[in-house]
Amino acid sequence: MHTPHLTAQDELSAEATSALRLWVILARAHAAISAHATDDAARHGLTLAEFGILEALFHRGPMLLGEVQRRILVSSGGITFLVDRLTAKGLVERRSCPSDRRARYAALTPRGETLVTEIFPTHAVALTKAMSGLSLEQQNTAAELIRSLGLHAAETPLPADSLAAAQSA
Amino acid sequence: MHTPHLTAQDELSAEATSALRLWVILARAHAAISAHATDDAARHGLTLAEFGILEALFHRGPMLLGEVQRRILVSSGGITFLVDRLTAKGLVERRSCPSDRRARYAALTPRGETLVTEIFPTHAVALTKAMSGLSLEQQNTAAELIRSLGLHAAETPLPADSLAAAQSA
DNA sequence: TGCTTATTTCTCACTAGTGAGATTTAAGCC
DNA sequence: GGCTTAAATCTCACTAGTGAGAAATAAGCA
Repeated sequence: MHTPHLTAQDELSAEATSALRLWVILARAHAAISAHATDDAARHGLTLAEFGILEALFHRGPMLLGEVQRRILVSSGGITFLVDRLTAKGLVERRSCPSDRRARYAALTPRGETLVTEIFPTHAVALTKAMSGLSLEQQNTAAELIRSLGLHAAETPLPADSLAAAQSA
Repeated sequence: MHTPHLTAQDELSAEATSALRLWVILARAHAAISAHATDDAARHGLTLAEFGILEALFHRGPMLLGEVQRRILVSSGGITFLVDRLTAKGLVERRSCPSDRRARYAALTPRGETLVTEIFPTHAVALTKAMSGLSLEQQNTAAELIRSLGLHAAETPLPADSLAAAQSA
C-alpha cells in the first residue's frame, strides 16, 4: 500500500544534489553556532540583533541607522524598533545628522560602551569555542569559500524581484 | 572629544579573531542563501519551515512529529503549530502511532505529495543558482568543513546549559 | 503492583521581529 | 522656483515562531 519513496534526488543533476546538500549543512551549522552566540548574548539580557548593534557601534563609532541596518541584516522597521529598545535600556542614543535632516545616528552611551567592553571578551571566547571544530587553517579556508558563496548569492537577484523588475520594464 | 575606537580585535588572540570573522561570514552567507530559499517557498505560499516539513515527509515518508522537529530545527510548540497549519492547508495529516499512544505521525496527503512533486524541481534549481558561486569541487570542500564546524558546535554544550547542569549536580 | 523518571505532544501567553506604506527631507532637472 | 524622484526613518498591524509548563503515556525498577 506504500510504495517506497523515490528520493527524488535520484533524478537530480549533480549540481542540484550538491547545492541541496550544502544548503542543509550550512543551515545546520549556522543554527548550531547561532545557538552559542544567542546564548551568550542572552546571559546579558540581549538579543543577537541587539548585541550586533552594540558591537558595530563599538567598533565603528556612531553610524547612521541605515548603515547599521544593512550591517546587521534587519528590516527598516526592525532597526527603528531595536534602537528604540536599546535606547530604553540606556545603552544607545540617537543623534541628529547635521548634513542630512532625514538621517539619524545611533551612538553608544557611556553605559553602552562600558557594557560592550565588559561582555565582548566573553563573547569572543564563546565563539572561539563554538568554532574550535576547525583548525585555524581550516577556518581560513572555510571563510574564503563561504564568503564567495555568500557574495555570489547576495549579488544574484531573487527570482521574485527580477520578475517584478521585468514587469515594470 | 572623540578618541579613535580601538577595534578591540587588536587585543584578541588569533583564534578569537578568526572565529569572529568566520561567524560574520557564515551569518551573511546563510542570510543570502536563505533569502533565495525563502523567496522560492513564498512563491508557493509556504514558509521555509513548512517547505522543510513537506520535503522531509516526501523523502522519508511519514515521520513522528519529534523526528520532524529535530530535522527542521524548530521548537516543540513550533512543530505542533506548523503541522496544524499544513493540515489546515490540506497538505499534511496526522496519524496515530499504534505502538506508542503519545506519539503521532505526520504524513503527506495526496495533495501535499502532488504539491511537492511540482515545486521541488524549481526549488532545486533556485538553490543551485544560489550556490553557483562555488564550483562543485569547492562546494564539496566547503560542505565537509562546514559540517565539521556544525557538528562540533552542536556537540559543545551551551555555557548556560552546562551551568544549569553543574548546579543540579 | 506502585513509584519514579522519560518521552511525546499540545497549550497558550508572549516576543522578536517583518513589511507595506506614511512622512520628511534631499537632490536633480526644467 | 516648482516638479519629480529618491533616500532615510518611522508607524503599525501583523506573523512566524518560542518556551515554559501541562497532560498523557511509556519504561524501568524496587
